[in-house]
Amino acid sequence: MPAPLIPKQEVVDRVMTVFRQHGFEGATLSRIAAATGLGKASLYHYFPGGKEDMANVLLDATAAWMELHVTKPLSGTAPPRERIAGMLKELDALYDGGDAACLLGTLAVGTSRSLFKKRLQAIFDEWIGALARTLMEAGLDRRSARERAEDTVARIEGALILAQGRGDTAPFRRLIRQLADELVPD
Amino acid sequence: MPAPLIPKQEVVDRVMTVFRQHGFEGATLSRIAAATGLGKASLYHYFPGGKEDMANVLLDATAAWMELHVTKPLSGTAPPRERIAGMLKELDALYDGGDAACLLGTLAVGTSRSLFKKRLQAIFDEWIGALARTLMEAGLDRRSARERAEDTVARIEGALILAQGRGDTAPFRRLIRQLADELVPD
DNA sequence: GTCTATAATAGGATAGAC
DNA sequence: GTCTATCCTATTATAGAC
Repeated sequence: MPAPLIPKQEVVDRVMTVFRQHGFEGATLSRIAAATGLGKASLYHYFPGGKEDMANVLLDATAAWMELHVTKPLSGTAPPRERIAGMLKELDALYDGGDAACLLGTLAVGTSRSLFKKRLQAIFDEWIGALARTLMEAGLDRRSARERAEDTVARIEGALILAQGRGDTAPFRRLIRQLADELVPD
Repeated sequence: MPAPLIPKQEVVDRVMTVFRQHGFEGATLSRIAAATGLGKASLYHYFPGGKEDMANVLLDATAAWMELHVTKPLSGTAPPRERIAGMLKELDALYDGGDAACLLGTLAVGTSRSLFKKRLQAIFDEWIGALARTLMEAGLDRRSARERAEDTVARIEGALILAQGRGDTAPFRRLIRQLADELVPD
């Protein structure tokens, strides 16, 4: 059996980049083929179900990323403030300081939303839930923790939208800094 | 000359709904024709430049809406807190309590971003600028006012993304309430 | 595992009648 | 101002050779 030109993980990574930049509808097979160096037909070897299959694999990867870089650090034994700082550092890297869009945000907007509603909901809820649990450990009551977690995720997603729409990542970077200081009450 | 089936403003409104729900790429001529009750060819009577023309008309409408419902109320003589409450009430109506997406947000995501970058930037900046000026009148220094205005717009956009992605408008509605109370320092 | 070739469809847009 | 008919292109997807 011939060796793949690039490893499967690399294919997934490049497809991820195209989807985050262009959204579901804008991620055409032509663009994806160009980004991966594969022919259009070869993409069906990796993703037999076509574009919908691709998006689901990317959502798998995102769910796994969240588990590894958000849920796990937030479930540690360090002080809540440090755990949250860890999460923020990972998010800053994922979003490249605000330059890179969020897959969840791009899929939540437009027609693709209805295709992936359940999965988007599940991943957002895991993110919010993990954050809320940590905030409760830091002393917030259940409702405040939940609300603050929801608000935090919204602020991050909004700062990314603003970065895309205005070409200015400063609000995102400032947010990451502020959250490290202010998310956990003294 | 035959009378139009529906007034031009009504056509624009319905096209707006399609773009906000489906995004630029998802707003196909078929969908737009169905939503307006016009044939595809008839749409070129209203928008000779096709889809890009449509999006620009919608951005015109959005800029005008901002001028009327954000900049103008924020430039009034009432106490800053009341002016901001006025803006928030209008935004709550525009976004239908969180159920309706933001045109700016949908255009800022995906491939359409590059087509409309300048205009998105201009409208976001007008919104942020008007809010920052009011916050300065309320006593904030220039930089704090600016940062708080940017953060506020980001929170609103993010809450809308979250509403779309999770099917839960509670964070958006809570945000509107909170901002009325907390945006202007006592 | 990757390719060329090709289908089948949908999308954006135009011409010209009424 | 709206329509039918049509065109061109891009897009997704499949078949089958290597």
